[in-house]
Amino acid sequence: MTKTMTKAERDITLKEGHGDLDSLVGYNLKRAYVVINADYRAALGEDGLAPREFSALALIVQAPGITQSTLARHLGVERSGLVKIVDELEARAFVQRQAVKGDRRVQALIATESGSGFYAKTLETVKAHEAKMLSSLSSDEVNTLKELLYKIRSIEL
Amino acid sequence: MTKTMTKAERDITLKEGHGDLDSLVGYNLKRAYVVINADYRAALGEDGLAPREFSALALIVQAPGITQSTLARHLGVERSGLVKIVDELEARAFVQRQAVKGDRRVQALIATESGSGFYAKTLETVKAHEAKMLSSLSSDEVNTLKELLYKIRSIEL
DNA sequence: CTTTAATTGTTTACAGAGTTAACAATGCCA
DNA sequence: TGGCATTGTTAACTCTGTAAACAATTAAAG
Repeated sequence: MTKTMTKAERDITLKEGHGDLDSLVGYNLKRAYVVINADYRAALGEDGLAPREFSALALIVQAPGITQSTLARHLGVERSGLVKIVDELEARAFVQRQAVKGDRRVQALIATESGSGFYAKTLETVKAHEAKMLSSLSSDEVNTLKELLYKIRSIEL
Repeated sequence: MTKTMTKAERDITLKEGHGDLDSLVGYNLKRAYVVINADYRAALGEDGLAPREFSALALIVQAPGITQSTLARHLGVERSGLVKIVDELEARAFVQRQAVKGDRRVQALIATESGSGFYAKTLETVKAHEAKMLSSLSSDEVNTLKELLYKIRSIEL
């Protein structure tokens, strides 16, 4: 009686959107992040900054003279992990480590001209690609999404 | 005129919530994911399944007999990357690889009794912790969030 | 049928991201 | 002065995931 199954019979199609996983915020977050992240990288191409370097550059541009420690804290990474990020930014001449008189331990980070320029250009590119990618959502929905994500980000600081 | 700065003067406090990065969906997504993910791991403790293994187990439980290839496709990972995930699940006796008659290439994945049990228990734990963690959001907000994230997940399949 | 192409699971090598632990240099403070 | 904390750094390591190659097998094309 048990006939051999065809591939279509065996290869189950999961009904999307109604599984257990879809009810978990964490799973949805991760999957959505992967999609947006892939678009980010496609948007910036070969010589674009990785998300981590871009985020670091953003904060340096907006807070010139920021310290690596405080930068790490704001980005939510360890001090040690920030070293190669800044190394990369410095290698591409986007930022400089500057000695600070009064505390010889710290090195203030400042963006160069080309660093600021590259940042501004990249920011516009990313914004444009996000807008395009999220064109199936209304602008209200996008704003709501950002607000809700920001609330979650702010949990237990 | 240029006096030595104090630490407080030098150590810029970025105004949270109004920087360029906060306007990017991708950045908010990543940061929110890190928060939720940290809670997930804290909730499950030492002998809990990692998110990847848990997701895989979920789909196997809900689609018994699913193939590794289709499972990988649904999870959004490569076939090769799925091997050690299934290895781990098999090592813990949560799933079995079963020969399929009619196609000797594939091995159907089925959850064991203890696998199903562990899954159900873990799912409840994760749900409970997510609910607690997101208690600062209304249930409407949580539902909206899941819907919006699901929309993003579904882009360009 | 026979040859060609595609699929499946797998291994290996690798890259990226990030952590912890240790360390030297420096600054703070009691 | 002596002890403690901070800063940037390096090194070793883990974790997650990808890409490339491969043997076995199935499907498709001629």
